[in-house]
Amino acid sequence: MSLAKIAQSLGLSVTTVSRALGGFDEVALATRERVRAEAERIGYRANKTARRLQSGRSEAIGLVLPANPGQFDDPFFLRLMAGIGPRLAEADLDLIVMAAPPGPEELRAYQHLLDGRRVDGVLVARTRRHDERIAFLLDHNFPFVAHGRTQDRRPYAWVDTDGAAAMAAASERLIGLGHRRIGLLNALPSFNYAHDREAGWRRTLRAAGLADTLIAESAPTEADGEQAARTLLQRPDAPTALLCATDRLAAGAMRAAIGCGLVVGRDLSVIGFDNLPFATYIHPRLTTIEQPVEQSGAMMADMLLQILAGADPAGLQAMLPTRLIVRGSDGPAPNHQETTPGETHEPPVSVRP
Amino acid sequence: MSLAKIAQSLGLSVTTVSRALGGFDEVALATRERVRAEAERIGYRANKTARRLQSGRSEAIGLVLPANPGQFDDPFFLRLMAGIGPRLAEADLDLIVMAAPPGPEELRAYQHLLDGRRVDGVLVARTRRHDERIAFLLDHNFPFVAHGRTQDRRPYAWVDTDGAAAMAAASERLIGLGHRRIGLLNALPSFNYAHDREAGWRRTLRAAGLADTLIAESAPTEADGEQAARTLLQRPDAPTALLCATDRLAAGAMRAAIGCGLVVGRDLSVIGFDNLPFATYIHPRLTTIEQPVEQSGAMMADMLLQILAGADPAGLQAMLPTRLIVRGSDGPAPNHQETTPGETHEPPVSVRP
DNA sequence: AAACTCGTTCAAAACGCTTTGGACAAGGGT
DNA sequence: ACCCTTGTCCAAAGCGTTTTGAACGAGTTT
Repeated sequence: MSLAKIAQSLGLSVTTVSRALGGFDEVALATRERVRAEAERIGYRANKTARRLQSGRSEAIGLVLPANPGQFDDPFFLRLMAGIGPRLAEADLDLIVMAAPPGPEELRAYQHLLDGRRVDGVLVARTRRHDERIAFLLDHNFPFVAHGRTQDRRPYAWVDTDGAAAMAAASERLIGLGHRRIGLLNALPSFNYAHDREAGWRRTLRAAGLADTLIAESAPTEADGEQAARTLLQRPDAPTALLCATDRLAAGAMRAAIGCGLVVGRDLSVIGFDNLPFATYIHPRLTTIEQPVEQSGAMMADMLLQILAGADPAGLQAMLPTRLIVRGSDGPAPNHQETTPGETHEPPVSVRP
Repeated sequence: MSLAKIAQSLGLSVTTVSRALGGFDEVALATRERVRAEAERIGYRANKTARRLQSGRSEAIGLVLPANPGQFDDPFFLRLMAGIGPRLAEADLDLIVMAAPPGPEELRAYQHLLDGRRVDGVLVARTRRHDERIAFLLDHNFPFVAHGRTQDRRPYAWVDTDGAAAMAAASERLIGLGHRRIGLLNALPSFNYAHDREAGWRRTLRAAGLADTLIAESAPTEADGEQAARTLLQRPDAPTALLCATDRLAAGAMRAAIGCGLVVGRDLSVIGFDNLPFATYIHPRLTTIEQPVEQSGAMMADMLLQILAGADPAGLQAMLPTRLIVRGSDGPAPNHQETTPGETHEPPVSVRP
């Protein structure tokens, strides 16, 4: 309807109008201007679909949300999208979002996106150690960027946050605070991030000559975390500090501590991971590790853009640093005299100020 | 590449193949089967873009996330998408998501979606009382469904949760518990939901002959809520119960209560709205109102489908009920003898069990 | 004066599908 | 014998772009 309309009212050919709007200097400057003006006047917008058909690209990229009913409390994906969105918009690409529970249905969602060329590339988040999605995409040689690594040996583009380093730093902090029995409340190790975070914890404890046996794993929900934490706290060698792979697990741990008659921040130090908003709602405020999720999203989008422009995914990897946010849920080990100087804490807890 | 390929290898015309796959009975059953088999064999998938161009529809619908940096903690949109996704997938429509902060940029996002026919319709969430997005869409006569009502007189399709009824029920509960000074900690009334919830609170208090003057408004964050709640709690006629338009506000209120030396659930009853996951992490667990967000999303998608099929938006409105979830943050009014029987509460708070 | 270059424009093809308007043969009714 | 219907198939047009290959006149070179 549209290029043709401009062409007609200007007495030009469709070709010339198209090229003029494309800014090619093979069309005379005067004509180019004339076309631009007319396009402006009638509010012309190129029909995306037609352009897509002609160019053979769908000018869209896909993202599949693992929509586990009840796991929607995870702001991670929203933040990720907030990072992705602007970069894609800048490149005039659409973001197509699907929701599918992990499992066969999830893979079918990817299938669906590749079929019929709905998208030019996809973004994969929350990788698992053996990740069939990654394998599928690699097998089909389809452009993608993942958030997180996997065990697949083949190279691909990824962005990840350095969970191992973060956990190592947190462990070191606890060791510095005098803790000697430092437990890990981990998420299921099938998730790569859990595996990664465990590695940092274990590495640091071993280097310090401490036991790395105080570990429990559970689904990353508060209820499951509480139960898993309780098993640790009831052991004879119960930890004085608990590193948690997730803020939600930390919330469970804090509840378990209360159940065991412990005061969080005094009898038991708890450190979380994610810095979810609720970390500041609870009492004591949760000491936790923050990861740059929006930035990850933006980087993933940028990488995918590069890949679509021809870059080799094998060269695109980025490890993003985290930040430890000290609040009130950790402190010196019980019966430990020397406290590290210069650290300020909320007062020990569970009585109101 | 594809319809033609099947046509060629079967010695048929593209037309016939297209119609055969379309299931038209104008093509002989035997031929239809032959085509279907061959399509299956070579894994044929219709090119969506071509179909879109031909049909003039984009077979996609849009959703713009209000990506306020720092407001990503809101699981609302994720839940909404989880409800929307499957319905759209069933109808073979794509969901295109954009992120834009409220304001002019947001409107430009909608503009962007309409331009070049990127989508056939849009979904609007979190309406405001004067909502320029709604006005824009109505002005352009573009198919859409909103979550929430507005002040625009023109009829349109919406799904909403009955916040007024919910707040009325919560108010009645508090009145039944003996409370006489029931405050409202509201979100900014420019949001329609805030206005709606306030109405339910006010209506009920007036009907009971109670003062509806204990009201404070703030941005729906914990910090702002804490401050606003404090102004209420420091009044000479401080409330004994606080209805909050949002769980995040409730978290702020609970913190304010602690700051004022009050025990939540005993000295001050607090009721939230949303049933965010953290509502069970905090202590005491938050009594709150749950709304069916996934279901809202599903209904919105269904309505939009109907509109695209030709239905009149003016006839499509749905009000969804809420559910009051009683936990530990509310209780009988202080100095109130008769407690309502049969209700179980967590023990009053702030000391560990 | 013929041949060539350059700048500007355009007709036509292509992308892969759906739809329109027949074509053609076989069978049935008159 | 003729016309009409019915069943099956197809050529061609069209959706709105971009791209290819060429046309054409003016100026430049030989």
